[in-house]
Amino acid sequence: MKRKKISKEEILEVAKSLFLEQGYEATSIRKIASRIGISPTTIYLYYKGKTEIVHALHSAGFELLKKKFETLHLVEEPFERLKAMGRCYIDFAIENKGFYEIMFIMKEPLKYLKNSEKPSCDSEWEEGKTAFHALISTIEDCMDNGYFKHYDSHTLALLIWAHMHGLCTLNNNGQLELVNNKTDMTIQETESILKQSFEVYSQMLKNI
Amino acid sequence: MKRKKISKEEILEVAKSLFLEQGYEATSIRKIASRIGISPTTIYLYYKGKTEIVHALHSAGFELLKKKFETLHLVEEPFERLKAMGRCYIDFAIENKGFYEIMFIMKEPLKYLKNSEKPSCDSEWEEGKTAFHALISTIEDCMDNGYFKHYDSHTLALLIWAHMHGLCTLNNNGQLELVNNKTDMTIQETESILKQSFEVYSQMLKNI
DNA sequence: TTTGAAATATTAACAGTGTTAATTATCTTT
DNA sequence: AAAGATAATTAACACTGTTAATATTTCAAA
Repeated sequence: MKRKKISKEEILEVAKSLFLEQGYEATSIRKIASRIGISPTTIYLYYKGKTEIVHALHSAGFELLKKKFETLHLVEEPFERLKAMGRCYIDFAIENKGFYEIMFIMKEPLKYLKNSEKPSCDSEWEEGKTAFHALISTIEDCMDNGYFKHYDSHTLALLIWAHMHGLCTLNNNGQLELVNNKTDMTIQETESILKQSFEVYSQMLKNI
Repeated sequence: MKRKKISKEEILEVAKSLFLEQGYEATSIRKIASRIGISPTTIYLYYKGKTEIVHALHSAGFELLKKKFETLHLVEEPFERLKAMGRCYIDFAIENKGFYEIMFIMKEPLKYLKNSEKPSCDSEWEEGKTAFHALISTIEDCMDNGYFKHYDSHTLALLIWAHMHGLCTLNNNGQLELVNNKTDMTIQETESILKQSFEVYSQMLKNI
């Protein structure tokens, strides 16, 4: 018997909440289906498989980050804008741990890209590249104002991204907490260390 | 019928090769067992479960890194030693991608710690802390020689580790390759960018 | 040497997974 | 009403980690 009309969005919505609260492996097609009230195989009429669903979430996450980044143009001074961008990134990683993992840590979404895309022009990852080029152009704005003399903007973008990514993943994975001498640190305390570290890094960058 | 006498080490050896060549999720207890030539449930007589096996590999990985770090005392000048440490870390991450993932990215080994350790003194992660303190003391040696004035050694260690970790994970996950404008980059080219980035970072650190 | 407990491995089974093929039910158009 | 397209279903396959119950082997004591 036919239950109701289902849409891709409805499936993605449920998948999202399950993924974010229980993780990728713990979220099964059957769980998603039963929460919607449909048969498991119905999902395959809308998505080719689990990896396509997680890739859709990967894209949704980048949409979210993009929205967050759009407020940055309000900060006029380039170096201040770069710092604001860093804080944006950190906030995003803290507030959306699940999305961050899907976007930057999990291998499945990128694997999906490599396999699904037309095999001629090798996989694009447009979402990631767009975000990265936003960083590059901010850095180049800084250079126009006298910062980062004798550095290559692309290399610098790589360094800064790597730094932010490292901080965020160490925090989200719990290593930052474990490595600290103070026992029984609250999440807030750990996150404040993360943010402090970033401020120190900004100061470093200013004077290179 | 009884096949042969099995040891924990034998299981771990097979588990290691399977984990490293096929990944955590793709490696099943049954695959490990069949490669040894025993019944799947026999493994549970030696390890409590899959997470205990991956935790054992986690420890083996840290043992390996420790060995690599032990050669560092040959470098006398502190800042040069710090740089050598960085190169060591990068080399380890490149040459042992599987181990690196188990040690620093996967959540299971740390989850195992949190659950298994005596619940009074909250989980220790001795392996990671030891490596981190090696970094701290090298930084303090640098400080004694005039580097890093007005910085806190612990904070600096965090920053440097985060930076290295970020570079390595972005490389090992493929983002470094995807973000580059040059198409069809070889692994060697990507890794050389990684190492170059590190050299730039070292130069930055020298002058803060 | 026989007996019996300890050690070691095995089979059977449970509850779950992603995914495909074949089938049924409903809606739309002629 | 009949036919075709659409949308959902059930059944099944080949897996997964893990537990309980069972079998086999080893080895020391009687």
